[in-house]
Order: sequence, then C-alpha cells, then structure tokens
Amino acid sequence: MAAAENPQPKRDTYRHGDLRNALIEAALELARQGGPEAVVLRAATRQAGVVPNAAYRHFADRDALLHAVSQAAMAQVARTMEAEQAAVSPTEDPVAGARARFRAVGTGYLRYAQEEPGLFRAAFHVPGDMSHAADDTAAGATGKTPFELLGEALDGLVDAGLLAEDRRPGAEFLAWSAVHGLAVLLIDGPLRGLHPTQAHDAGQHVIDMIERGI
Amino acid sequence: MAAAENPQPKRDTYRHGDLRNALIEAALELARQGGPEAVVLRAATRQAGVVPNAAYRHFADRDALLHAVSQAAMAQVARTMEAEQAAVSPTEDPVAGARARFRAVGTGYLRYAQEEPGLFRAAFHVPGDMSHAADDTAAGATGKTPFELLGEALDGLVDAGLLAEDRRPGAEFLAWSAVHGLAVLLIDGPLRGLHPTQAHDAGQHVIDMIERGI
DNA sequence: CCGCCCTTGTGTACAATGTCCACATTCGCA
DNA sequence: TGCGAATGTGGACATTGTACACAAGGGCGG
Repeated sequence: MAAAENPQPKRDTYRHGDLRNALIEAALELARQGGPEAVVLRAATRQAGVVPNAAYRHFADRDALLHAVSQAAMAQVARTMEAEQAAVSPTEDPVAGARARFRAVGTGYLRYAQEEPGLFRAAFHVPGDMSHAADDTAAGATGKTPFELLGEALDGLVDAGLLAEDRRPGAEFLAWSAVHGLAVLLIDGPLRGLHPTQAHDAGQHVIDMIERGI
Repeated sequence: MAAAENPQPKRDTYRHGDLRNALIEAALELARQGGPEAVVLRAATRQAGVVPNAAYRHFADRDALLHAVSQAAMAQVARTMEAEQAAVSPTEDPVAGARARFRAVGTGYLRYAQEEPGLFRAAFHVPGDMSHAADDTAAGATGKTPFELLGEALDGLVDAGLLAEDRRPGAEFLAWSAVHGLAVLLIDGPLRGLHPTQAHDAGQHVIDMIERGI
C-alpha cells in the first residue's frame, strides 16, 4: 500500500472547492478528541490536504476557526436537547408535558456533555468574547439555540402553573448555572468517570433541585 | 537608566536559592492576568532571572507548574471563603449562624471568581486529572480545602435543623454545581461584565435556589 | 471567445514555545 | 578535604501561529 494516507488524498484541482467546511470538519474531529486546545490549525489544514496558510483565506486566525467549532458544537447541544424533548411520551397531560419538556432540556444538555466532552468543552471555550451564544449558527434543527430552548421550556412551566410568574425573570440563569456546573463536575471535576447511570441520576437530582428552588 | 529591567535583577550567586517558589509566584502572576493558558514556562523563568531549562529541576513539565498554580489558587479560594465566614456577625442565634456560614461559603467562592477570574480559571483548569482538589496544598488558613469547607457548612445546616438528614448525602455536589456554574457564567459566559452589585445579587439568588432546592 | 482580475492556494520565513541532552557550578556531607 | 548529588547553563530541535510575496485559475466584461 502507499505511504500513510492519513492526510486527505491529494486533490487534483487547484481549488479545494469546500475548504472552509473541510477545515471546520477536521477541527471538529480534533476537538472531539482532546477539546479546544487540541484544535491546531496546521493539523486541520493537513487533514484537508492543503498548506497551512490556506486556512487564512477562510478564517482570520486560529481563534476564528475555534469559534466556528464552538458554534457547531453549540448547535449539536441544541439538537441533543431537541431529541430529548422529542422522546417524551406525547400522551401526557399538559402540565406534566411542560414539566417533562423542561427536564428534557437539562437532561439533553448533560447527556451531550457526557457523550462528547471534548466538543462540549469546545462549545463553551471562550476566546475573549462569548456573546455569540445566541447566533443562529448555534441553533439546532428547530432554529433555536440552547438558551432559547431553555427559555421556552421555562415559559412552558409558567403557562402550566408550575412556576410563579414573578419567579420567571432570570430563571434561565439559575437553571443554567446548576446544570452547567454539574456538567463541569462530570467532565473534569471530582465526578469524572462516574458510571453513566449514576451520572444520569446526579443529573436528575440537580434538575430536582432546580425545580424546587427556582 | 539601565536597559529594561523587567526581568529580575541578575543574581550574583549561581544558585537561585528559592527558584521553585519564584517560579510559582511568577506563574501565579501570569495566571492572574490571562488565565491558565497565559502561564508560559519561559516567561516564568525569565521573570525569575533564570534560563528556561532551570525550571525542569523543580517541575516535570509545564503541566506540573500549572498544577502548582492551580493548588495555590485553590487555597486562595478557601481563604476567601474563610474570610467571608469570619465576617458574619457572631451575635446571631445558632440556626441563623449555620445558615449564614453556609451562604458565606458560596458568597466567598463567587467573590473570588469575580475578583480573580484568571486565577479562578487556573484553579479549575484540569490537566487530565483533577482528583487533587482535596490535597492539603489546596487548603486555606484553617487547613481546609474549599470542598471541606462546603461539607462542614452543610453539616452545620443539618445540625441546625435546616436540612433534613436524608438530603445531606451528595448535597455538596448540588451546591457546588449551582455556584460553580454561576461563576462560569459570570466570568466568561453571558453574564460577564455584569456590574459587581448585580453579580452579587445573582449570586444570592443562586444561593437562595440552593437553600430551597437542596 | 478572449483577456483580465479577484479569489484561493503555495512557498518561504520568522519568532515563540516546550522539551531534550550534555556540560558547568556549587552545596553539603563523609 | 574532596566527592557526589543538586541545581543552573548552553545549545539544539520540532511544532505552532502567522506574515508577505507569488502562482493558478475561475468567472465576468467586452
């Protein structure tokens, strides 16, 4: 066989055709195994079968590439949340439904953090400015970002009478704090390596606390 | 004047005398402004007035130095917690006292995160393994780590009858999750740049949630 | 259909960084 | 007093991000 063909087979056309996405794809794979710090520009270009500097035609610098990865990962978080919501049995009464859809938001978030820790960390890796959490590039299939999904779920709780209206403002930050904190504990805190089942239980406990204390 | 004397004045003795601590000190300063990724080995040795390789006589590699920084920062977290606890007016009745000492743990944690974001991030920067959070190098003035302080405060809540005994197990992770999550939101999440007063309020809200939901 | 130009990819180069190896200096103990 | 272990030095190397000038060629105006 030919020499190590890890790098993409040499392309014949001078133009790559879809370099930007190829770089994002490669960077995503790097982030998947190794987190944000594993996203190295030269490795991505290597994988795309292109010289390092070619990346600069599509990204201002490494941070820009990392930002694209972050947005993509955030979108995957949203999709995981949506999937979790879609999985709740649809035959329940409205108030139970609202509650289940709220919990699904947190459960999906935590599930993604455990299934893709590298990408999760990349999603929330902050290169100085993370005010883009609401960009549409961070949206899932329904076009909503994780934060929007959380907000809607909270609105659902209010509509169902499960949350007093005067408690609604700022509630996303209470919920987000608790769930994100647990995610960090599970990924690389003292709870790392917890058995998935136990981790799931811990997640449910935290969500219990949120429902009670919000 | 002589050329830029930013680097430590040349020492006359061949031995430095206290290089290990000098490196940690320098690295702490680097982390203070710029977080863990700003801790660069060569910069630290430069500051200590020593050749880069000298560091390897005291630290296996950059990660080892970073670990020392992390432990030192963790200890500062503990001290901030202790200071906050010491500040609660001591004339209150026992149950109010237990409650105040519990809240002080979270308040101190959040205060440190805001006052020293770089060091805070360094404290929880995980180089693959963070099971050292209970090492005595991470302890504060009373010789207790942040987690131990939290645990004691929770025990205090139980003793005071503010927390049912069957809710005690695992409670540290609920509390830690919520507070740490908020810290992250405040440092480099969507809540970054919040006015200190508002940030403090947000912290109290989160602690309210914990008390209610734990 | 042709030629030009703007976009995209290439080559070369440089400064920084972490880390390795061999060597120099010195402290402290036998 | 002398010798070995600890500590600091010098030089070297691979890897990384990034700048600058150049090449290739696709698409549009004429």
